[in-house]
Amino acid sequence: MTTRDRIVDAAAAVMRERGLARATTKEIARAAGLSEAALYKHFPGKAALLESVVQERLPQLVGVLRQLPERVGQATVAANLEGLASVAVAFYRELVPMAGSLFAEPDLLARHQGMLRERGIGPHLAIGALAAYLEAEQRQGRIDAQADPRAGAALLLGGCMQRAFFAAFVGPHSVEGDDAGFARRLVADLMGGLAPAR
Amino acid sequence: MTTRDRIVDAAAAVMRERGLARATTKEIARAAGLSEAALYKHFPGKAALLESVVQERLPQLVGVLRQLPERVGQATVAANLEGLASVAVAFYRELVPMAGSLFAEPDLLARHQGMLRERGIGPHLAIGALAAYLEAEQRQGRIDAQADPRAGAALLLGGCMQRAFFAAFVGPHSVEGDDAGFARRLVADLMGGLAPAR
DNA sequence: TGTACATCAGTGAACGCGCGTTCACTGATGTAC
DNA sequence: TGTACATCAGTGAACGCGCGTTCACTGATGTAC
Repeated sequence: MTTRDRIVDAAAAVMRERGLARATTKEIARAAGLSEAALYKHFPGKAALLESVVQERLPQLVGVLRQLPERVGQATVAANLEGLASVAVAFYRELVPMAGSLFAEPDLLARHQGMLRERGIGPHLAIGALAAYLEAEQRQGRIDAQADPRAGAALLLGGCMQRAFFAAFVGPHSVEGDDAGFARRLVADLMGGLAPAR
Repeated sequence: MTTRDRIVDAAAAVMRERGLARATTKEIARAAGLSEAALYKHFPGKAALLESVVQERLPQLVGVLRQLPERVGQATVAANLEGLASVAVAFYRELVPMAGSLFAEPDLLARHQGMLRERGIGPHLAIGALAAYLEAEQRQGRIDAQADPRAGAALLLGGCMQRAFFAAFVGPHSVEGDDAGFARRLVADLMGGLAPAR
């Protein structure tokens, strides 16, 4: 692992464990086992370092979403959605606190938004990807023709994200049961509206 | 309005417009039209001031939720849910950036969590309130007996919150249409599963 | 192979700056007699 | 009513501190001859 990666890892760890406000150059250097001055050999400044953390370490949900097209017509729709929902909750549990931190620093947030826009990426695209899967299943008759794939995707992913938000913002006691059980109940309730027969 | 309220208002405005990291005593005092020293006549320190902002100015969704019991059996379930969903999106648009900021300051976040727990309040309770409404409608036969009220509530409110999160985190271009239309589509898709007949 | 030099990742100490906070003070208002 | 004093919201200037950043320097590694 390069020194540069060690620094980005250390910065990400400090951000996660101590929050953005406590992510000082001193703390990051200590976590990386380097002097503060060494940070400036690899990054022009603190802002650039944090930008790298956000760009390189905000975990991606893309893996599971990319596999979705292959699952069309496979197993059951409910099983496929449950698997996705479980991964989504885990993903949002990491995304929410780190992304939330950016609201404290509008400059960093603006730069991040610019980067997302420029590269045409972002967490909001998950909805479109899931909607595309639902639409494919709809064409196969495994989902009701009346259903609105985009709305269904927004409901399911939104439910998953809100669980992660409450766990991080209110505290672990605010969410009941385990993630897998939650995913199952969400999908079951949603399927009532998506299934062709009842 | 008391001077104390002016200070809290100014602090909330600075937080909203410039972010938590830029919410310095200097900025807050300037926004309130006072000297920095005056802040310390009304609050023991900056942390106490920000705590007051969070406790007193994080907008409450309670109004509409409190009226829900009265709407049981009134109008249509879909119309009631659409009204709620519209208010929920507006509420989350305010909540998300300010709440998110707290992730940058774990100390503040921990104090806020303690306060929520002590007073038995929190945004997660909205799900329980909505679930109670859905259950009441279920008893009246206006919602399918098979439906899971808690899961339905989590889906709808989660969808609303995620829209607000994307708008604030990714940018306004990431959400399509207006909030009212979004609310309608979400409810329509959700009702497919909740409605007794199809 | 040995020597002289270039390169460069990394250091320890210092820098200026803006932060939250405190200080001695002012001036308006209330109150006792 | 007038006078002497107490109270208290608010001020301007200063404080120490920790921050991000820069500086001159070191020591290991590579390279030309």
